[in-house]
Amino acid sequence: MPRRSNVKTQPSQSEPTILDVARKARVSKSLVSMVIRGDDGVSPKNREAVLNAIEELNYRPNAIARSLVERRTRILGVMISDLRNPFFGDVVSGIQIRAEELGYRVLFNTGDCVPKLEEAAIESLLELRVDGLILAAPRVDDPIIERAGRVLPVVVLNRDTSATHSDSVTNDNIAGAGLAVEHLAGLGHTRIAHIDGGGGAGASVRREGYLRAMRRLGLGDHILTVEGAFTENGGYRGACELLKSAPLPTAIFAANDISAIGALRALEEAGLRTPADVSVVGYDNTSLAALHQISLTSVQQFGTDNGRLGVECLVERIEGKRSTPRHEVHAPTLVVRSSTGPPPNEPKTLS
Amino acid sequence: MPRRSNVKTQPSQSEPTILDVARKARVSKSLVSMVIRGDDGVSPKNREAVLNAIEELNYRPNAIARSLVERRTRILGVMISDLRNPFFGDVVSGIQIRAEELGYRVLFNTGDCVPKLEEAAIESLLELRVDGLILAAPRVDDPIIERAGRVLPVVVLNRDTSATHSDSVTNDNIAGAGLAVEHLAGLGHTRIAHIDGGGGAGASVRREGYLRAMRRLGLGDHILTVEGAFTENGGYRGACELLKSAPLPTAIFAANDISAIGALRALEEAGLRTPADVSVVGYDNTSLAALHQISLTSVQQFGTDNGRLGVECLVERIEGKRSTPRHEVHAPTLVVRSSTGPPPNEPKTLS
DNA sequence: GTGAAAGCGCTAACAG
DNA sequence: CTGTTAGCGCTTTCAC
Repeated sequence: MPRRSNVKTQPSQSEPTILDVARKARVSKSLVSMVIRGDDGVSPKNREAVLNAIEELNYRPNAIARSLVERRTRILGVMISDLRNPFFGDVVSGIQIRAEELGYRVLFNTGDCVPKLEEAAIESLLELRVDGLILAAPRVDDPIIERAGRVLPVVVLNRDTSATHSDSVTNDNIAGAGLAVEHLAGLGHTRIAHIDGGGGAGASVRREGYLRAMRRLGLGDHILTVEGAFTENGGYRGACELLKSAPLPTAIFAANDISAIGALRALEEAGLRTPADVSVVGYDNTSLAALHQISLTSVQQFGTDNGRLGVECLVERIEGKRSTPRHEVHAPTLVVRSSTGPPPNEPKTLS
Repeated sequence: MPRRSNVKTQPSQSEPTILDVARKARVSKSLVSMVIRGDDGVSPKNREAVLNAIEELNYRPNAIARSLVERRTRILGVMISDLRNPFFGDVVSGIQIRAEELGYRVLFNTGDCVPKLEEAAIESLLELRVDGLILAAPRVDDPIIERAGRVLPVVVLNRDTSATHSDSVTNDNIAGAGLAVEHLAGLGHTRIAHIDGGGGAGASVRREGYLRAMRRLGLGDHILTVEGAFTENGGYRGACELLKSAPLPTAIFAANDISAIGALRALEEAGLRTPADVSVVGYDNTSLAALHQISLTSVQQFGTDNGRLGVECLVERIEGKRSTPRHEVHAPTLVVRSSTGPPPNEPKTLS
């Protein structure tokens, strides 16, 4: 954000303050404050007078002033790496709902997956003195998280971090990748390839999970990974890369749902059928995967729960109920749909 | 939001203030303030001393305190009706980018399409004294918008409103619906049905656009509308309703993309092929419509541009460059994909 | 150039 | 129960 612009803005005609209310109700400032805060120990008569004055003046408490003196904002800052990925729609929804229940506002932000912008977004939240920070699959380096964690409660969602001082809510990506590979192997596949998530949060762990599962199942010789990204194009490019190998893999485990969808497109363009020729598994089980036309087998990640839990972790810390790190790791599950099936009888090779 | 909880929170160990910096740099408070604000007229020596002190103390300006005295926050409040609809992902992205360019922070909020919750979300933003408010397809009543507009600059996105005092950025829903109907009629369809968006923002206008276009094209006798919603289920239910009619419509214009996708599912479940038996058109041209597996003909709405423009309108008002209402209406376009084609030769009726 | 003083709107003591 | 008094951290006059 530009540090400062030189425009002069006219302060909107000043809104009524607590003092205006007090005068109108013919009571003291503090009495008004007490009414607003729901403090008991105000005579019903005065309370009513104040309430009326508030109504008439259309008075609205100034959260900024309150925050300054209370030295807290009741705002949870949330930096979301990718607002366009429907998975984060679930996460946001979970955050929003739980925060509201616990009496906090939520302030969202994004850096569009660009580390430098994400850093600026976080900084912006810190300057606002949010009470706590949720980082959803951030792409910033660990030291940034670490540093934030020394100033305020921080919880990292859906990404591993070495940062101490912060909590985290993740799913077991190793296990999730294992589920995907086992499912495919169980169907009879051996040439199972992986399109990874590039530099995305959790990408390397899912990749590692794939590698381990392949070795564990005795498929070490068939390991084949290509670079992708957590985007449709990433999956598309990754699949195109895979299509150059011979014989072709009979199954692809993509790093997330959108990239799996990109892979599906590449396969179709190459004249391959899914799942008859190539099976595909995604990750996140977003609403996209559930769409009938796509019907993608996917590893379920419970985004809403992640968001909800993240808020709970944060609020525990904010309200001083816990000061030791908490790291929730959830077990993913597999949702089987029609993008996976047994491998073809004869190995395919693109002409 | 619960008005107040009674937990006592320990103020995090207090962060350094401008005064700490001043002491460390052996200068006055105001000098530090000048440096931070980039005010010129500070000797290079002092400036350096201050910068060093800031660095060493890890000082971060307190935006809350600044806002209180400046009587503005440099925050744009954004209430998004539906964070899960990918269309709003585009809108949010446009808002975020443009706001950042213009030196504003963005604070997102949602009320999950529930009018009462949306109202609370807006109120929350107002208490925070955001400098301006963007309402993306809000479902609150006009008076709420009107009232907000009297206190601060407000711009309404993707919805008509009778509220004065506020700006708006919409697309021409009448024309958009017209494009959809004309496209279908051009393909030879006459029995073109409409699944509306229920109470969603813009739903009634699109419905009206459908009605007008049908009459204009001499298809008044074939008008057929059912109630839907801006959700997949809404479209699904609407289509199920349509499937009860005989003869079946040969084309469906759904109120938005997600509902069109729901309609596609209903058709498929009924054993009907798209577009051979029934053509389908959506609205918004979201990333979903572009997915190869879905390939939905859709009316393009340019969400990113809407967001960008909304921010520009707002900032113009905030910075006092304009005080007359501005209402941008964009012309939609039609993106033809493979969900539409000529009608079947023989009218279909479900057995 | 620089520093002292006032005050943004509110809460939180504390004395009446 | 009520009113007075201090600030919260910062910007902004206005003297020096």
